[in-house]
Amino acid sequence: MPKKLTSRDEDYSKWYNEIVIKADLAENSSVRGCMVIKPYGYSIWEKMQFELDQMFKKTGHQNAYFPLFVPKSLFEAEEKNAEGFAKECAVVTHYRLKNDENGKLIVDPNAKLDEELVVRPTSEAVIWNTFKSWVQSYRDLPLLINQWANVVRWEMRTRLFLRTSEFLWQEGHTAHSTKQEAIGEARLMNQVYADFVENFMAIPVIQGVKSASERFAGAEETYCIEALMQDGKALQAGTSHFLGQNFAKAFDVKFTSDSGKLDYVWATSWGVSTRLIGALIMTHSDDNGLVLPPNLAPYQVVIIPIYKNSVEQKSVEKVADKLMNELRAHNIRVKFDNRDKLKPGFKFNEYELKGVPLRIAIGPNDINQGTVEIARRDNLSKETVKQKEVLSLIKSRLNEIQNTLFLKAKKFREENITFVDNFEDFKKTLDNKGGFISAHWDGTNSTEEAIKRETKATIRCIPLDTKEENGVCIYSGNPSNKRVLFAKAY
RNA sequence: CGGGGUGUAGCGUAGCCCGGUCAUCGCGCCUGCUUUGGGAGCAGGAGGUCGCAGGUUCGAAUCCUGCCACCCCGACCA
Repeated sequence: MPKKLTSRDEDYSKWYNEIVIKADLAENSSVRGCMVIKPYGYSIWEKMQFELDQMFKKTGHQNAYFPLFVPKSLFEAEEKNAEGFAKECAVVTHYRLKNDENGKLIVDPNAKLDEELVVRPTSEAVIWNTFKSWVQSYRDLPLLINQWANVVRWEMRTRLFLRTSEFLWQEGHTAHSTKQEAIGEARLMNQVYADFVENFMAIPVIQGVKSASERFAGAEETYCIEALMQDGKALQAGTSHFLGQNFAKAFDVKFTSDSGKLDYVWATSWGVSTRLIGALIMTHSDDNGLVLPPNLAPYQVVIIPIYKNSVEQKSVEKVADKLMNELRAHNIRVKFDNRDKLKPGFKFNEYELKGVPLRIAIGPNDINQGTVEIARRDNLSKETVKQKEVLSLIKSRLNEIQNTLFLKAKKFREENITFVDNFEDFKKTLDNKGGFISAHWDGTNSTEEAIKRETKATIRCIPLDTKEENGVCIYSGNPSNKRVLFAKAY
């Protein structure tokens, strides 16, 4: 294991990659643009899945599973959606290989599919094709479905967790009898995402709606949660879309209302992905490695024994075992690292790299004095405490760490929202400080495009809690009635 | 798809201009002894089609040609 991580100041993306790899979260796969999520990284995802799933179920959703392959004719049924994803689709064209005259495997030209199958970049098409047969009456609505799945998007440039060719996510797809109800659903799920990301991941987010050009292909409104990373770039952490009747019309999903009228259903879709793990890394990590919020950490506490000989080892292990069982009985996730032949110092560094929130060290001195040493990952502080007090102290320290991480990230975020009233300041802020820039925008596509072309900054969102105020667009000088958030983004 | 770069042990690398004990070094791995409260020390050991295929040459990791892969920048990216 290398001694030190690259500092963030040197090269942010290198620093990020090193944490992903050295903290044992994931690695690049030999398959183009894909990643291998290692057990430790996957356990974080499992925990996220578990918590999100609880939240989805509490809001009345059910899980289901739909096919990986989308026949091209289905895929293109909703034109805007198809057009939006067309440039990044993997397509299955054949169903068989054969040996050529040299004994090498080739694609059998006789095994060409009549209709190509698109590997889902998102599942609206297959799901709405199915919804058609599930919905006849208003009594079948609302239909609230979620799917945990993988999707494939053939991105030009990939990056571990943030933009891989294949990624894991959940996608919710719902159908409603009224427009109002569907909009309510889209907003509710955006709120669920915000709650999850803030409470479990300790990442503060801004809820907002996307500008027309940043909207999901086929949506009428896209809600989102936007987070700010430590290098001052924004990351879209989750989206929730109000789809209007676009998919219902494309897939002919109609229902009979309680008044006997036939109408198309109203739809939403929403998703978060393994990208959230990337957000976690870029929000909390420091130059010693990953920092995990206790609510997500696979191990919240690691116990490290210290001893010089087998006699000491035995007495230390006895105390450690007892402590581990006590903590586990209180649903604290504990690992006792009793690997021999590795020095304690090595283990200290290893678990810091992996972001374990609390470390307990027990050595001969502690045995004599009835104490243990507790070290926090977030601020690297240590304290020696009586063994009897460990349980209650661990509980409160875990809470403290969770809260501290959130408040620290929030403070950083607040300090990096800059209000700007002209284009010169806008450019200066982008170059010198980064972060979110709150500025007036005239609401036109052309202005948004021009700003993007000149500065690479995009409109991240129009925050939901934005107050109306009179102003002029920083670029065009035309009147504007509210500020929007700009940033360079991942 | 344009521009640039890189392929040498599990990982990271030196060597390439100037062809000839050049296959280097570090990490990791294995064995033994000593260590163990912040990334251990010493000794010994295993591990390589120098990306692939041709060519030039007495001789190629090194020069030439073609191919492949990966990385960075751009384009692209809900």
